[in-house]
Amino acid sequence: MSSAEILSGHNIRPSLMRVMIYDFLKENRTHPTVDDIYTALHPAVPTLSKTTVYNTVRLFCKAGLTKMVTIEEQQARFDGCTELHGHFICSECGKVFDFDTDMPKVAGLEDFEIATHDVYCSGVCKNCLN
Amino acid sequence: MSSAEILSGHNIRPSLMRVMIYDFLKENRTHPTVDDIYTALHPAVPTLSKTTVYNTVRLFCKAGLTKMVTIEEQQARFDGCTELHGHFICSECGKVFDFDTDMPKVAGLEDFEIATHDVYCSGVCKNCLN
DNA sequence: TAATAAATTTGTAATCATTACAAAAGTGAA
DNA sequence: TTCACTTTTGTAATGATTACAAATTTATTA
Repeated sequence: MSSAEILSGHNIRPSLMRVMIYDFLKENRTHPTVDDIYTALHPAVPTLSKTTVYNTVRLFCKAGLTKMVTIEEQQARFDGCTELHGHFICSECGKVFDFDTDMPKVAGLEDFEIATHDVYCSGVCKNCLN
Repeated sequence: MSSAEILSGHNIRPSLMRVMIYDFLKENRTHPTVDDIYTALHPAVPTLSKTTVYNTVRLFCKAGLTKMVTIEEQQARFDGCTELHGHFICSECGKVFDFDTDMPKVAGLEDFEIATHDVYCSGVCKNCLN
Protein backbone atom coordinates (compact mmCIF):
# COMPACT_ATOMS: atom_id res chain seq x y z
CA MET A 1 0.00 0.00 0.00
CA SER A 2 1.38 3.39 -0.95
CA SER A 3 1.95 6.13 1.58
CA ALA A 4 -0.74 8.19 -0.10
CA GLU A 5 -3.21 5.37 0.34
CA ILE A 6 -2.23 4.93 3.98
CA LEU A 7 -2.77 8.63 4.64
CA SER A 8 -6.12 8.58 2.88
CA GLY A 9 -7.10 5.55 4.89
CA HIS A 10 -6.63 7.67 8.01
CA ASN A 11 -8.66 10.56 6.58
CA ILE A 12 -5.57 12.65 5.93
CA ARG A 13 -5.42 14.24 2.52
CA PRO A 14 -2.16 13.05 0.97
CA SER A 15 -0.56 16.34 0.07
CA LEU A 16 2.98 16.38 -1.25
CA MET A 17 4.49 17.55 2.05
CA ARG A 18 2.60 14.99 4.09
CA VAL A 19 3.60 12.13 1.84
CA MET A 20 7.22 13.22 1.94
CA ILE A 21 7.26 13.46 5.72
CA TYR A 22 5.48 10.14 6.10
CA ASP A 23 7.88 8.46 3.67
CA PHE A 24 10.79 9.86 5.59
CA LEU A 25 9.48 8.44 8.86
CA LYS A 26 8.86 5.09 7.22
CA GLU A 27 12.32 4.88 5.68
CA ASN A 28 14.34 6.36 8.54
CA ARG A 29 13.77 4.30 11.60
CA THR A 30 16.08 6.52 13.63
CA HIS A 31 13.32 8.22 15.65
CA PRO A 32 14.07 11.63 14.16
CA THR A 33 13.23 14.93 15.81
CA VAL A 34 11.31 17.66 14.02
CA ASP A 35 14.60 19.30 13.32
CA ASP A 36 16.02 16.09 11.87
CA ILE A 37 13.07 15.79 9.51
CA TYR A 38 13.27 19.42 8.51
CA THR A 39 17.02 19.30 7.91
CA ALA A 40 16.74 16.14 5.84
CA LEU A 41 13.92 17.32 3.59
CA HIS A 42 14.78 20.99 3.29
CA PRO A 43 17.39 20.61 0.53
CA ALA A 44 14.89 18.82 -1.68
CA VAL A 45 12.01 21.17 -0.78
CA PRO A 46 13.49 24.58 -0.05
CA THR A 47 10.08 26.08 0.66
CA LEU A 48 9.46 23.64 3.50
CA SER A 49 8.68 25.31 6.81
CA LYS A 50 9.47 23.88 10.19
CA THR A 51 5.97 24.78 11.28
CA THR A 52 4.65 22.44 8.62
CA VAL A 53 6.72 19.61 10.05
CA TYR A 54 5.34 20.32 13.52
CA ASN A 55 1.79 20.47 12.21
CA THR A 56 2.19 17.32 10.19
CA VAL A 57 3.68 15.08 12.86
CA ARG A 58 1.05 16.27 15.27
CA LEU A 59 -1.61 15.39 12.71
CA PHE A 60 -0.05 11.96 12.17
CA CYS A 61 0.12 11.23 15.87
CA LYS A 62 -3.45 12.29 16.44
CA ALA A 63 -4.48 9.92 13.67
CA GLY A 64 -2.44 7.11 15.21
CA LEU A 65 -0.21 6.90 12.17
CA THR A 66 3.00 7.66 14.03
CA LYS A 67 4.03 7.73 17.66
CA MET A 68 5.77 10.31 19.75
CA VAL A 69 8.78 9.09 21.70
CA THR A 70 9.54 11.22 24.75
CA ILE A 71 12.54 9.74 26.41
CA GLU A 72 14.53 11.85 28.84
CA GLU A 73 14.79 14.71 26.42
CA GLN A 74 13.27 18.06 25.81
CA GLN A 75 13.05 17.31 22.12
CA ALA A 76 10.27 15.01 20.94
CA ARG A 77 11.11 12.18 18.57
CA PHE A 78 8.79 10.48 16.11
CA ASP A 79 8.41 6.87 15.13
CA GLY A 80 6.73 5.63 11.97
CA CYS A 81 6.14 2.22 13.52
CA THR A 82 3.20 1.94 15.88
CA GLU A 83 3.59 -1.78 16.66
CA LEU A 84 4.45 -2.52 20.27
CA HIS A 85 8.19 -2.24 20.85
CA GLY A 86 10.49 -0.70 23.40
CA HIS A 87 12.87 2.23 23.07
CA PHE A 88 16.37 2.35 24.45
CA ILE A 89 18.33 5.59 24.58
CA CYS A 90 22.09 5.56 24.91
CA SER A 91 23.27 8.09 27.45
CA GLU A 92 26.60 8.37 25.63
CA CYS A 93 25.70 8.89 21.98
CA GLY A 94 22.04 9.79 22.38
CA LYS A 95 20.90 7.31 19.73
CA VAL A 96 17.55 5.60 20.22
CA PHE A 97 17.30 1.87 19.54
CA ASP A 98 14.22 -0.32 19.25
CA PHE A 99 13.93 -3.58 21.12
CA ASP A 100 11.42 -6.38 21.42
CA THR A 101 9.22 -6.37 24.45
CA ASP A 102 5.81 -7.59 25.46
CA MET A 103 2.75 -5.88 26.85
CA PRO A 104 3.78 -4.71 30.31
CA LYS A 105 1.81 -5.75 33.34
CA VAL A 106 -0.53 -3.03 34.56
CA ALA A 107 -2.05 -3.68 37.99
CA GLY A 108 -4.10 -1.33 40.10
CA LEU A 109 -5.67 0.74 37.35
CA GLU A 110 -9.04 -0.96 37.36
CA ASP A 111 -11.73 1.24 35.78
CA PHE A 112 -9.11 3.23 33.92
CA GLU A 113 -9.24 3.36 30.15
CA ILE A 114 -5.75 2.58 28.94
CA ALA A 115 -4.94 3.73 25.43
CA THR A 116 -1.16 3.44 25.10
CA HIS A 117 1.66 1.37 26.58
CA ASP A 118 5.30 2.38 26.36
CA VAL A 119 8.45 0.72 27.58
CA TYR A 120 11.61 2.80 27.81
CA CYS A 121 15.11 1.85 28.82
CA SER A 122 18.35 3.74 29.00
CA GLY A 123 21.99 2.91 29.47
CA VAL A 124 25.00 2.54 27.23
CA CYS A 125 24.79 0.95 23.80
CA LYS A 126 27.06 -1.72 22.42
CA ASN A 127 29.07 0.70 20.29
CA CYS A 128 29.73 3.14 23.12
CA LEU A 129 30.82 0.37 25.48
CA ASN A 130 34.03 -0.08 23.46
CA MET B 1 16.26 7.24 58.40
CA SER B 2 16.00 11.00 58.17
CA SER B 3 16.12 12.86 54.88
CA ALA B 4 19.39 14.44 55.91
CA GLU B 5 20.88 11.03 56.48
CA ILE B 6 19.62 9.77 53.15
CA LEU B 7 21.15 12.73 51.36
CA SER B 8 24.45 12.27 53.17
CA GLY B 9 24.39 8.61 52.27
CA HIS B 10 24.36 9.67 48.63
CA ASN B 11 27.21 12.10 49.10
CA ILE B 12 24.93 15.10 48.95
CA ARG B 13 25.46 17.67 51.64
CA PRO B 14 22.12 18.07 53.40
CA SER B 15 21.60 21.80 53.13
CA LEU B 16 18.32 23.29 54.22
CA MET B 17 17.02 23.75 50.70
CA ARG B 18 17.95 20.25 49.66
CA VAL B 19 16.28 18.67 52.64
CA MET B 20 13.14 20.70 52.05
CA ILE B 21 12.95 19.73 48.41
CA TYR B 22 13.65 16.09 49.17
CA ASP B 23 11.01 16.05 51.90
CA PHE B 24 8.53 17.58 49.53
CA LEU B 25 9.18 14.88 46.95
CA LYS B 26 8.87 12.19 49.57
CA GLU B 27 5.60 13.51 50.94
CA ASN B 28 3.95 14.54 47.68
CA ARG B 29 3.70 11.54 45.45
CA THR B 30 2.04 13.61 42.73
CA HIS B 31 5.04 13.68 40.41
CA PRO B 32 5.43 17.44 40.70
CA THR B 33 7.11 19.64 38.14
CA VAL B 34 9.85 22.10 39.03
CA ASP B 35 7.22 24.78 39.05
CA ASP B 36 5.00 22.76 41.38
CA ILE B 37 7.86 22.35 43.83
CA TYR B 38 8.79 26.00 43.63
CA THR B 39 5.22 27.19 44.08
CA ALA B 40 4.68 24.91 47.05
CA LEU B 41 7.84 25.85 48.92
CA HIS B 42 8.09 29.50 48.03
CA PRO B 43 5.65 30.81 50.66
CA ALA B 44 7.66 29.14 53.42
CA VAL B 45 11.03 30.11 51.94
CA PRO B 46 10.57 33.41 50.11
CA THR B 47 14.22 33.52 49.09
CA LEU B 48 13.93 30.25 47.19
CA SER B 49 14.98 30.49 43.57
CA LYS B 50 13.62 28.36 40.77
CA THR B 51 17.18 27.80 39.59
CA THR B 52 17.89 26.13 42.90
CA VAL B 53 15.01 23.76 42.36
CA TYR B 54 16.34 22.91 38.91
CA ASN B 55 19.85 22.39 40.25
CA THR B 56 18.64 20.31 43.14
CA VAL B 57 16.40 17.89 41.26
CA ARG B 58 19.14 17.42 38.70
CA LEU B 59 21.57 16.63 41.52
CA PHE B 60 19.11 14.18 43.08
CA CYS B 61 18.50 12.40 39.79
CA LYS B 62 22.19 12.10 39.06
CA ALA B 63 22.65 10.54 42.49
CA GLY B 64 19.79 8.12 41.85
CA LEU B 65 17.78 9.58 44.69
CA THR B 66 14.83 10.63 42.55
CA LYS B 67 13.65 9.81 39.07
CA MET B 68 12.64 12.02 36.18
CA VAL B 69 9.31 11.19 34.61
CA THR B 70 9.04 12.35 31.01
CA ILE B 71 5.65 11.39 29.79
CA GLU B 72 4.27 13.12 26.72
CA GLU B 73 4.97 16.53 28.09
CA GLN B 74 7.43 19.31 27.67
CA GLN B 75 7.64 19.71 31.42
CA ALA B 76 9.67 17.21 33.38
CA ARG B 77 8.17 15.66 36.48
CA PHE B 78 10.02 14.23 39.45
CA ASP B 79 9.37 11.18 41.57
CA GLY B 80 10.81 10.57 45.01
CA CYS B 81 10.25 6.83 44.69
CA THR B 82 12.82 4.94 42.67
CA GLU B 83 11.32 1.46 43.14
CA LEU B 84 10.08 -0.10 39.92
CA HIS B 85 6.57 1.08 39.10
CA GLY B 86 4.71 2.33 36.08
CA HIS B 87 3.31 5.79 35.34
CA PHE B 88 -0.07 6.48 33.82
CA ILE B 89 -0.99 9.94 32.58
CA CYS B 90 -4.61 10.92 32.07
CA SER B 91 -5.13 12.72 28.80
CA GLU B 92 -8.11 14.56 30.28
CA CYS B 93 -6.92 15.93 33.61
CA GLY B 94 -3.17 15.53 33.12
CA LYS B 95 -2.69 13.81 36.47
CA VAL B 96 -0.03 11.12 36.73
CA PHE B 97 -0.84 7.91 38.58
CA ASP B 98 1.47 5.11 39.71
CA PHE B 99 0.69 1.50 39.00
CA ASP B 100 2.23 -1.86 39.75
CA THR B 101 4.17 -3.48 36.99
CA ASP B 102 7.02 -5.92 36.59
CA MET B 103 10.37 -5.72 34.90
CA PRO B 104 9.57 -5.45 31.20
CA LYS B 105 10.97 -7.95 28.76
CA VAL B 106 13.96 -6.59 26.84
CA ALA B 107 15.04 -8.71 23.90
CA GLY B 108 17.59 -7.90 21.24
CA LEU B 109 19.84 -5.62 23.26
CA GLU B 110 22.54 -8.14 23.98
CA ASP B 111 25.83 -6.46 24.87
CA PHE B 112 24.01 -3.28 25.88
CA GLU B 113 24.39 -1.98 29.41
CA ILE B 114 20.87 -1.28 30.63
CA ALA B 115 20.61 1.14 33.54
CA THR B 116 16.93 2.10 33.74
CA HIS B 117 13.56 0.57 32.88
CA ASP B 118 10.41 2.64 32.56
CA VAL B 119 6.85 1.68 31.79
CA TYR B 120 4.44 4.40 30.74
CA CYS B 121 0.77 4.26 29.91
CA SER B 122 -1.79 6.86 28.98
CA GLY B 123 -5.52 7.05 28.62
CA VAL B 124 -8.39 8.32 30.72
CA CYS B 125 -8.49 7.93 34.48
CA LYS B 126 -11.38 6.65 36.53
CA ASN B 127 -12.48 10.10 37.66
CA CYS B 128 -12.51 11.58 34.17
CA LEU B 129 -14.50 8.65 32.78
CA ASN B 130 -17.58 9.88 34.66
C1' DT C 1 37.22 33.93 67.26
C1' DA C 2 38.72 35.73 62.88
C1' DA C 3 40.14 34.80 58.27
C1' DT C 4 39.94 32.12 54.38
C1' DA C 5 38.42 28.69 51.19
C1' DA C 6 34.79 26.02 49.32
C1' DA C 7 30.16 24.97 48.36
C1' DT C 8 25.51 26.57 47.76
C1' DT C 9 22.04 29.70 46.37
C1' DT C 10 20.27 33.34 43.71
C1' DG C 11 18.77 36.43 39.77
C1' DT C 12 19.26 37.70 35.19
C1' DA C 13 19.90 36.79 30.69
C1' DA C 14 20.29 33.52 27.02
C1' DT C 15 18.85 29.34 24.59
C1' DC C 16 15.85 26.51 22.33
C1' DA C 17 11.67 23.64 21.36
C1' DT C 18 7.11 24.43 20.56
C1' DT C 19 2.81 26.91 19.55
C1' DA C 20 -0.29 30.83 18.00
C1' DC C 21 -1.72 33.25 14.42
C1' DA C 22 -2.60 35.43 10.27
C1' DA C 23 -1.15 35.86 5.55
C1' DA C 24 -0.03 33.42 1.34
C1' DA C 25 -0.33 29.63 -1.66
C1' DG C 26 -2.43 25.72 -3.38
C1' DT C 27 -6.51 22.60 -4.54
C1' DG C 28 -10.92 21.22 -6.08
C1' DA C 29 -15.79 22.14 -7.26
C1' DA C 30 -19.40 24.80 -9.54
C1' DT D 1 -12.75 31.52 -14.06
C1' DT D 2 -14.42 32.18 -9.49
C1' DC D 3 -15.16 30.86 -5.00
C1' DA D 4 -14.67 28.23 -0.83
C1' DC D 5 -11.69 25.48 1.61
C1' DT D 6 -7.41 23.35 2.98
C1' DT D 7 -2.59 23.44 3.41
C1' DT D 8 1.65 25.77 3.95
C1' DT D 9 4.46 29.39 5.46
C1' DG D 10 6.90 33.02 8.32
C1' DT D 11 7.00 35.74 12.24
C1' DA D 12 6.26 36.51 16.76
C1' DA D 13 5.09 34.79 21.29
C1' DT D 14 5.40 31.40 24.95
C1' DG D 15 7.51 28.75 28.26
C1' DA D 16 10.83 25.31 30.09
C1' DT D 17 15.50 24.91 30.85
C1' DT D 18 20.35 26.27 31.21
C1' DA D 19 24.57 29.38 31.57
C1' DC D 20 26.80 32.28 34.30
C1' DA D 21 28.56 35.27 37.58
C1' DA D 22 27.54 37.58 41.85
C1' DA D 23 25.97 37.01 46.53
C1' DT D 24 25.38 34.24 50.40
C1' DT D 25 26.16 30.56 53.37
C1' DT D 26 28.92 26.93 55.37
C1' DA D 27 33.06 24.65 56.63
C1' DT D 28 38.01 24.87 57.60
C1' DT D 29 42.20 26.66 59.24
C1' DA D 30 45.01 29.61 61.86
